[in-house]
Amino acid sequence: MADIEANGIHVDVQYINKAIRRSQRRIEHKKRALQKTDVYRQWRRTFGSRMKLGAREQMSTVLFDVMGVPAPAARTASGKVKMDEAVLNTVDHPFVQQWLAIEKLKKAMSTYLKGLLVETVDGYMHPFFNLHTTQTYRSSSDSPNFQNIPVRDPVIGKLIRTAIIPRPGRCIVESDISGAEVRTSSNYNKDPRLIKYILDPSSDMHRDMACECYMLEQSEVTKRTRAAAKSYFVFAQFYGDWYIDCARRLWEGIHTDKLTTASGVPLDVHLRKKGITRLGRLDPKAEPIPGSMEGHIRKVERDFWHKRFPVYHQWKQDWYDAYRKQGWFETLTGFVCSGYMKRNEAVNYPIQGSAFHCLLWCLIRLQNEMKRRKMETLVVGQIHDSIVADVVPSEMDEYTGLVVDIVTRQLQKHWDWIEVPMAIDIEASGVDRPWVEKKEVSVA
DNA sequence: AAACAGTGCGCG
DNA sequence: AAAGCGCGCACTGTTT
Repeated sequence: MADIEANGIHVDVQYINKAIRRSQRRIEHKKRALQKTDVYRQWRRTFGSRMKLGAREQMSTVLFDVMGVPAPAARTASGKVKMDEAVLNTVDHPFVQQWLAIEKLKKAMSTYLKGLLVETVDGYMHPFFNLHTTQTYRSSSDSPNFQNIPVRDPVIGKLIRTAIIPRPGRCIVESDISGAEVRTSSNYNKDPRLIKYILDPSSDMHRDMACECYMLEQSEVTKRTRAAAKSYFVFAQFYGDWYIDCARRLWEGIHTDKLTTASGVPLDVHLRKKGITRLGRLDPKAEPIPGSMEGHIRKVERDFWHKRFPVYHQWKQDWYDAYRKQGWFETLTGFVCSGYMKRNEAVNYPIQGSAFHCLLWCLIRLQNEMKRRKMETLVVGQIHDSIVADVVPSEMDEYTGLVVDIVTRQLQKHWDWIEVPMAIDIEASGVDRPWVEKKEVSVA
């Protein structure tokens, strides 16, 4: 980690400065449109010079108390109206959507464009990669945090990742351990059904759960629907979520993610034909209403743990019971977690920690080997299950070959508890091209 | 002015 | 009985 920190990563300072000016203009432009609205005038009247456009509490007062817009039910820990993006998307008022768009840009501007710039000296920034800060024995990163640079939103991702570039004449190469935590979990729980899903390339757990959750034939599952099932159901369940929240997110996802069947039928229309006509009351104490998503997902959840992954289910119980008896546990990579933990924490920490330790072992091995071979390629960052490097083009094949060998073969030889090996996915930018342009490269 | 709590949001 | 896990950073509003 110290070597990586010393190497540092190249930043296109000229681009950032331009992007800051451009984004500033865009924010001002959007603000001027807001200033013409009733809500804005009312806000100014209520708070006068104390008015701050970023103050969600003020906006809550203006919208729900002063103007009488119906308030959503969700509350924060301290009892105020919850004002995050998910809740505000349920507020039926044009002002709110314009305001959210401004906040999104402001986030990109302050945390990322300006945040990266202040940490950059002579064109390079040197993020810290800490190994001593987390509950789980993962790493963390700060000043700047290199582990949360935008990527999911394509527009914001491009705005920020265009600023991150290779050293002159090089490429940025990102090597990602695919399904690191699922594979690691299978080395704890040894569920044969889960292992089959991982090892059999013709099977697809997320597609199968999309079929269950949205009552679809395999051929009707689109990429988006698969992605929704993956994040709103499969991963949520693996980390300990429950049917009430899964049902809500799967249901809302139909609209926010514009989910349809492969033949173009909106999934709410499709579900209605299958007899699911509403979300349900989402009351865990009451029996779900017949024909509700809530009742349907409760059944899918039961089936998921009792029929599909019973061994994983049993492991969770046994692991938690053992922790409660002892007050601590040791991970497969030899780290001890102790102190008070909730059930979900106790079963998630070992997986998260050991998955990272697989990456860490590979990273150390990689850097030692590159030094031994006197290679010029430099590792410049790490994001929990991926390695970012500044690769000299003449060393590209050697570098990717080395990474593949270490991750898919050497790692398994080193730790005898690895029954399910790791797999890898490598993406690279062109020479002198920014991180945002990374594309899949095929490796042997 | 500095410190702190609360909230929200970016990533894996 | 409980009800996704882990982080760091910016901003607001209040207290020291």
